[in-house]
Amino acid sequence: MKTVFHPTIKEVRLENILYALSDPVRLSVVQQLEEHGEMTCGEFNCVGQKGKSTMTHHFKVLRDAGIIHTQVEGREHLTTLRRKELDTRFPGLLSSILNAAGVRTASARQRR
Amino acid sequence: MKTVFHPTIKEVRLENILYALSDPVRLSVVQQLEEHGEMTCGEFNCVGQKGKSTMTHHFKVLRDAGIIHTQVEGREHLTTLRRKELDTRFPGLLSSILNAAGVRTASARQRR
DNA sequence: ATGATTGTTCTATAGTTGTAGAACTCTTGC
DNA sequence: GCAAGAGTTCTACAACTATAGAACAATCAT
Repeated sequence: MKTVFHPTIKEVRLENILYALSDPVRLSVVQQLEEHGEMTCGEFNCVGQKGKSTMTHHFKVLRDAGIIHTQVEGREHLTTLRRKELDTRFPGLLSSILNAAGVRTASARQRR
Repeated sequence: MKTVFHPTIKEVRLENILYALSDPVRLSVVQQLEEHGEMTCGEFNCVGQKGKSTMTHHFKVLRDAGIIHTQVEGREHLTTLRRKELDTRFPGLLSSILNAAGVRTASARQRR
């Protein structure tokens, strides 16, 4: 079984998060994760249009930035948002970014 | 008199903002603007350590992203944050980023 | 086992970016 | 006028990035 590198939440740096989310493909990935929860690589919209190795690269950038978590399950790679961890590390950051990106976040949904 | 390009607030795109703020030098510039208000190029901490032309480049990135406003006043260039405009375009975004960066924002100050 | 599925690793490339030196423009003060 | 100050423009470069094709590894279904 292959282990994948993930930074601890304390190691996560703001600059890396902002950089990771400044790419349209990666921002879209995070949007989809926010809306659908756990996803495999093949379930994302951009895959197929974007080339598998390209997506592998983007997932790595997001993972290294501390934004997503990847778990190997059989031949699939399950990807999740590190939502709660990020919210404790940088309160309100991800919500305001996803909100700015036009995503109805969980907190925004329950607010009305 | 030289006119400087500024995007309208509607033209401002989230990706560009995130990218612009993913650089430590530029993030520091925005931090200092938040804390001190209007500043000339020479008043920033990084200038002198960073080379004038380098700073000119960073200011342009921030300006093109819609984050700062530059006004020519004599031989000086006055730089300000487009705070209110950004807050209406992307509510809470800049505050949460500056908060994550360790800046005590105006809204955070008055809150306690 | 064989073939299909899922995604990685390797390698390459065209384009972008941060950095800065040098020359230049414009303004202010003497 | 002339020199100093503030910042831009031009040019260059090394480092990095998004993209993707090809080969590969690992797993599942038959």
